[in-house]
Amino acid sequence: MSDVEASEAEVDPCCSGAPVAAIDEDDATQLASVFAALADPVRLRLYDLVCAAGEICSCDLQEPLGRSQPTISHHTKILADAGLITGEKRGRWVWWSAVPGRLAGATDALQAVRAR
Amino acid sequence: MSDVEASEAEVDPCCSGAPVAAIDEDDATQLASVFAALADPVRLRLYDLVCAAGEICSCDLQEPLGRSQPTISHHTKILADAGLITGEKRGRWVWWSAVPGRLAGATDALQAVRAR
DNA sequence: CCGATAGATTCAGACTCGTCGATGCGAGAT
DNA sequence: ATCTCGCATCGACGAGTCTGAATCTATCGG
Repeated sequence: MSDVEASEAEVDPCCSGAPVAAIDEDDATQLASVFAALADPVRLRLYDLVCAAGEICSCDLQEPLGRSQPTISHHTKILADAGLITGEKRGRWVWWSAVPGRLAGATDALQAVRAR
Repeated sequence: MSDVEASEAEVDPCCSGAPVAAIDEDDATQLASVFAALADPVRLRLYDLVCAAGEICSCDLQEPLGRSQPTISHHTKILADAGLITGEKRGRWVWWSAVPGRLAGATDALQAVRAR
């Protein structure tokens, strides 16, 4: 596969420049996991509820989202693994709060490549 | 099961407030599709390549991403459907460019709910 | 016109994801 | 201590996604 591609002969109108390879493959995977956490309508509303409430307990999520308790637990874990929310256990309840700047940091990592 | 829960007697320390329901269910689905488009490492790097290059032809994506032509076509379509990139056909080639403000608009729609 | 090439579409296989019932665990309440 | 309740985990099922080989369409060159 690794022939030549712009050292001799004529170059095509396209397919000429060396690839820029802006984002690392590993970085892309990690960054994609953050976006993947928000790629579900239920999780998006869950995250929004957490943001809007500042702090909210799991049992308060079940009703507005219309999902079962295991499903809510599943989604909170994914958002927490992505670093978008954090949970604090107080007594019997877990209170969730958003991690400020986490989402902005992800989008910034994308936009940072070009000067912008 | 369905007794009372906040009309008389004492209310629980949590599970008391009416749900805020910040984001509409349809809005969440549409918004999630934008994040879903970026939830794949290959698409993330593809989008980044388009952003960095300003304008890039499909055949220039195949090599740096290490995927087959049908796969590249598949991913560009998903990004285009999400409104993150647009393709313009010039002769035999399709030139892709990023839609400015689309990603920022998506994140803003999330953050806008709370005063921010 | 005919051959060559860029890109889209179709199809199939392997894998991941969203969902919930059942169950386990730990922390109040009695 | 025992009971109750909130939450996490396990198992399973259906649906969606990523991938590339084969094929089709459209455009350019001769």
